[in-house]
Amino acid sequence: MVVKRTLTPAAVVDVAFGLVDEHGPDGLTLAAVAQACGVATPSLYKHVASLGELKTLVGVRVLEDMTEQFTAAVLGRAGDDAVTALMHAYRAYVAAHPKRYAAMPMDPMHDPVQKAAGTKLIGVLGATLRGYGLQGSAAIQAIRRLRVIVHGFASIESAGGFGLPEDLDETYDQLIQLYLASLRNES
Amino acid sequence: MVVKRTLTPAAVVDVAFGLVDEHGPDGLTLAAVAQACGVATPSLYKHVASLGELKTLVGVRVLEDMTEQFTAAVLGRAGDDAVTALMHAYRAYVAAHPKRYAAMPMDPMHDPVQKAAGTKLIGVLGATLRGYGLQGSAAIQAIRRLRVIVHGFASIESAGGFGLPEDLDETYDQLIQLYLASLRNES
DNA sequence: CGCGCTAAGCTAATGGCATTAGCCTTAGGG
DNA sequence: CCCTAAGGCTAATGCCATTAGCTTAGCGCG
Repeated sequence: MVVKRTLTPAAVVDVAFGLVDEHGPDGLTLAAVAQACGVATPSLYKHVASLGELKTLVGVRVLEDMTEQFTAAVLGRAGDDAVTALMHAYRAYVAAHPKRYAAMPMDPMHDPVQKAAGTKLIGVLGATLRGYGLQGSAAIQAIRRLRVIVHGFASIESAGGFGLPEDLDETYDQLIQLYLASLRNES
Repeated sequence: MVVKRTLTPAAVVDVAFGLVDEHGPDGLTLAAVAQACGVATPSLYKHVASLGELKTLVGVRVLEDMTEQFTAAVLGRAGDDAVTALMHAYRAYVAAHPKRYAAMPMDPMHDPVQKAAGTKLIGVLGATLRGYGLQGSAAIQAIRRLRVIVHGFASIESAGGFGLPEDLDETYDQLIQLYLASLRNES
């Protein structure tokens, strides 16, 4: 019987990432991962400490993926143009991968494994605001306001939380304008 | 042996509501509810169809509770004063009951059981904006923007998603001002 | 006053899950 | 060529939801 020695921690996370995309964070089960890997469930413990750790690692993967997408969306832009592009990219990402977004850790800074990825993602937001010359506390506040708006809208939209689907583009545009106005008042 | 005939569906939901407060939505288990009720697990099926249904009912309870709190916070106020009070009440509620808030259904309109409670909660938001004379679509947009900001901030804060705890009051004040400004522009 | 029906409890059993323990085999380095 | 450890396996445990089927107590009706 030919034994495949190809399974690695990274490959396991890959499979888990795909399963989360299909079935959401709660659909991520070691049994399903094992089946997709063609392996018995307990064998996974040779590569991953627990289901919890696997979820943490999938969270890192999500953060990295978002960072990559948003970096690409903002590259070569500045000022209101960059902020607008970032906000649209965020919404589009969540709309395209709602289950994946649900697996994004909300508090990456409190987990040593996720901290670096979280810092990078926040860094993209900060870099997008570079042109506004915000210093210290003002910069932190601006990033926070951006996160609130962008995550608030995307999480409600992706959960189907807006009763009427129409005019959602208009709502989001208003939020973008509202945020841009707050940047103007502060700089 | 004295048999208690006191268990009702409402009582089961009461107990479940309490458990969610303590251990969060994922800590809500029929086994735990049964133990807290002093009853064997399968007995719960005489009052509740499934764990899923129980979660739905707990969600309704959360919506009703929020409606009550926010109504009280806004009563006797109008205009910017009312909006400010509502936004502070929302943040305070989530801070006081983070686990409970995590059990709030994000899409109550899609569930016939939760629809009425969801409509009432949205109604409180709408009534708070009454003084601004918004009609039709403009009113809907204003309610949506309010939800986005208030839910975005509260969900990130309650998850411990803001790295630095300090200055959060300042961030929230800025968001309130930003929202009030958007109401001024539209009326 | 008693008879029976039903509501509400019970135990037993099933199947899915994560996790642990302990075994076996094989690949690869000395 | 051996031997060690990595990476697979099966078996077993315990928790969970859910279903089936039994039992009993209280209530309504004759």
